[in-house]
Amino acid sequence: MKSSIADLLRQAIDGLPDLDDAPEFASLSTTVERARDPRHGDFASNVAMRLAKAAGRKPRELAAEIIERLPASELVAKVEIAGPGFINFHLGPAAFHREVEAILEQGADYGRGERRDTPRVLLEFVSANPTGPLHVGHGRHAAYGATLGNLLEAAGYPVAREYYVNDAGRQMDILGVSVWLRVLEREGIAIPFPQAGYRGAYIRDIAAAVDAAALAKVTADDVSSGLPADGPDGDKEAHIGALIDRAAELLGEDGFLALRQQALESILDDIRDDLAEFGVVFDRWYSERSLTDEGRIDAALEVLKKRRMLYTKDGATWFRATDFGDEKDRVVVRENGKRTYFASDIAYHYDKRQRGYDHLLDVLGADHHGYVARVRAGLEAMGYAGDDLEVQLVQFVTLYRGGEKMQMSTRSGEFVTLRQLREEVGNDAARFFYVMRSNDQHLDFDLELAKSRSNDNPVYYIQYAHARVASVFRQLAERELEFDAKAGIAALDRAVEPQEKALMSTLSRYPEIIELAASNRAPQHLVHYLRDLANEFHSYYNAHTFIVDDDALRNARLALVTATRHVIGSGLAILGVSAPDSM
RNA sequence: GCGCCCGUAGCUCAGCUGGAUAGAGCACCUGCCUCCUAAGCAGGGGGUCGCAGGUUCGAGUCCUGCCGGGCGCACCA
Repeated sequence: MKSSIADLLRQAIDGLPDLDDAPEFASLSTTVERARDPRHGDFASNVAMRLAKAAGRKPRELAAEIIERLPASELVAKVEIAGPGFINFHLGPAAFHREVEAILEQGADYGRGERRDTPRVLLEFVSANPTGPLHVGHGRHAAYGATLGNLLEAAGYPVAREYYVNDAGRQMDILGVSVWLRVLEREGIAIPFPQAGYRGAYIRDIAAAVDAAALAKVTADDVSSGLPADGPDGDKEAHIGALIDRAAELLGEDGFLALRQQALESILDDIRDDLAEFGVVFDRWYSERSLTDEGRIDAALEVLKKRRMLYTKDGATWFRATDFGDEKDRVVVRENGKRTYFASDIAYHYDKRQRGYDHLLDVLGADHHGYVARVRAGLEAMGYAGDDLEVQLVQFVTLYRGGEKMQMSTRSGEFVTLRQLREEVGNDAARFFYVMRSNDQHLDFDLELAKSRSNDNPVYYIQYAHARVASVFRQLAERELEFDAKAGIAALDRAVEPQEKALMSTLSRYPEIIELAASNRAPQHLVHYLRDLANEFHSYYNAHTFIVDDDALRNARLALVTATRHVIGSGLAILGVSAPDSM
């Protein structure tokens, strides 16, 4: 609808003689927007004001000329100049009737953007370290990323979703040691648990599933003799480091590897199930360790080396990140010969591009923002555009219970898991609340509010609108009447009530909202839109009866109601929230 | 110290890439079920858009500088 108006404007402006050099308005849709005030019509354009200077004309004069050149359209009832030079479009009823018809025809597809082949988007999100269950912070990443993926797809982009599994490095060793010690503990071999170990209850669960016989042929003394003191008095990092070495020694490299692998798989299974239950599904789980195994890190470093982007200093290999705007150069190979995490990340992002994805969209925690510049630098150094990488940062979540802030501490194991949250408030409320706020805003998540089955809760408000529609149709069937969509569309000119006009106008905004929310990476636009739509539906519901005796009027109203159901259902699906038929 | 994000109604937040008189929800008042689900509707009060400059026909939105809050500044991942 909006693009039709923009098309009309473009035709009018293309013919203007003294405006040949205004290429920045190639995309005129940016100058057309919904009028905020109904008195200003349905759409307004500021294009005359924006072009006035380049044309050396007065805005209102230019506007008048543009209006004169506007091709006739059956959509537009009236065009007028207003204020400093706005061009206001008043659409005729037929324009909205046509949209309602389109919704009924297209159903769930209404509002989707035209499918395109590029850019191919690789959306990476969650990617939580597989060292424990997901907590409420990861939940926000999951909900945001999944919704973003749905939005991008709805807008027409090809999207692949990926979870980067940090299954390499020291944290896996620490995980292995933590499980090992819990296994020994079960076997009656008590060793003080290291400060730097993972002490959550889930470690004990994993330990319980381990075949202990082979691991238990050691004494407490074998394990802990001669270790450097643990924190807080000693060095907890040195302590756990020595424990890791001890584990490899006593279990053998293979034995320790198997233990780590079992722990990793157990945790990954849990994460996978958790996310699947939350409606969050990935196309691929990409193993960090596979980068090493398949030589991709070496390959990436080789590319950098060939491009003279590496140098050696203090025994380490450095990447010239400052050449690409980073604040300092970064180590990729440590003095001890081990590659840094950053080296993996360069290789990973390089691989993403190599696999043919043009646009790399990473959803990261706000605490990772310092990381963006160097990964982008890495891509540029390998010959790709820095803009190929886009990072959306997600701010932290604070849990409240009825206004009371809940303390969370990973160290003590007293964090609320995503699973607990989902069980308490339900998947729908969780998905909804997570994306209700802008991702770069801190989120206060109130458990009581999310759970409340009252009118305080915006999830139910929207779902209720959907359920009400279904209920209307149950009533219709009970009265042995049928909805005739064709007759309804034909009779839409009977829908002249203020609530009907408002509803039609809002329904027709849906495609614009999809586009807006997708391009701004801002699911909250969709949330607010659905709330508005539900609001208008509820108002309509209260003001007028749908199932009336007059066949034409009844079918017209039911056409509107059906269109509302389609759009709410489609919008909720994008949010990953169910659209119930009864509540 | 440097970098990123945030500051809008009593509270929690939107604000469509610079538009016309700044909007929701909650909370607080007043009404509405003989009628398709009252998890609903109708109406009301409530604002120095952190502060100060600047750009512009026009600034909550862009620029600069302050103030306040969060996060980050590893040869950890």
